[in-house]
Amino acid sequence: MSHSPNAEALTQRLADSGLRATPQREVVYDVLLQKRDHPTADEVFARVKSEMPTISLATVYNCLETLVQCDLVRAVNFERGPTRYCPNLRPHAHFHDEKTGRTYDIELPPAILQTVNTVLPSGFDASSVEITFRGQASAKVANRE
Amino acid sequence: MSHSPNAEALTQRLADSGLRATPQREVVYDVLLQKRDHPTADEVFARVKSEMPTISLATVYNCLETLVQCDLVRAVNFERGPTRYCPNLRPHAHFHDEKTGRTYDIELPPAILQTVNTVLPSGFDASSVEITFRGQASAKVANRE
DNA sequence: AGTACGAATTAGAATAATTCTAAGAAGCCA
DNA sequence: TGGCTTCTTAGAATTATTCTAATTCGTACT
Ligand SMILES: [Mn+2]
Ligand SMILES: [Mn+2]
Ligand SMILES: [Zn+2]
Ligand SMILES: [Zn+2]
Repeated sequence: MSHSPNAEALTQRLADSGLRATPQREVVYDVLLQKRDHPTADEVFARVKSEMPTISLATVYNCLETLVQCDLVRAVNFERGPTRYCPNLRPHAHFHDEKTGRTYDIELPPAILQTVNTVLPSGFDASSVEITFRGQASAKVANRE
Repeated sequence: MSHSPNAEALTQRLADSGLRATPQREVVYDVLLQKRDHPTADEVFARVKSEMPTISLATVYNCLETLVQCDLVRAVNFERGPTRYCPNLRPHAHFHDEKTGRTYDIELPPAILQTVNTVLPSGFDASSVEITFRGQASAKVANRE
């Protein structure tokens, strides 16, 4: 059938949480995988509408939250800007380009994460760490996309 | 005369930016220094009102923004919660306790910051890094305050 | 196939934090 | 003191997100 290649993994993860793989959830997830530029909910909405013109913004928010809950997508925040969504599940930091507003994934070797955790005094038990860079990316990097 | 001990540094920093040291700015800054628990604007407003009952919330927001601009205070965000304010100017990470909602400062040795910066591929020029832990702090830590 | 019933979607209202607007008060200096 | 600029203030506006309540959908019996 006309399943996208990722529908299977999605269906599985949703089922694990007792949820259904609906067309809306599939198209939202596909959109995130197709252009991994950390879009906002509004941007996802715009992209999804071209494939499914009847979808509502509320549903996009619902689907995104569901995907985050199932650990298929990460929600990413910079200051008080709108939440952005990232389907990269590997441990990674984010680099926010102040000039362009673009967001880049920065892979994080496990050794670095371990090192970072050494700063925690005893009594602090961290379940997650988030590392965010802010600065400027060169044109070369921007074109690499 | 009845200057708080920090009024001097504040006045200097403000003057450096061509701004005045007003009573509102002084009391907002004092409140931040007196209880370094990363209060929100609303919390700052409540604390300031007891000293200066006529101050407005808009002014608290204005003062906080001014202090951030002058690099006397850091704005700290967790997910989409209200912005919190921190007068600790040393390089530090934040630990957000998921159970209590409390925020702790985690000192960051310069060596760690350098190590973290090594994850950036060439072409990425970071002007700042932010490290945020999420997890649980022990009762011992909570009492240490 | 038809019915029941929880899950999911939808449009629009509501909310929360923050920013904006416009008017007045205060500070500074000639 | 007058003139100019900065600062404060109340309230309106904005923005992103969540909530509400009504439909629609999907699945599981019968
Ligand atoms: Mn930006
Ligand atoms: Mn929390
Ligand atoms: Zn990412
Ligand atoms: Zn802090």
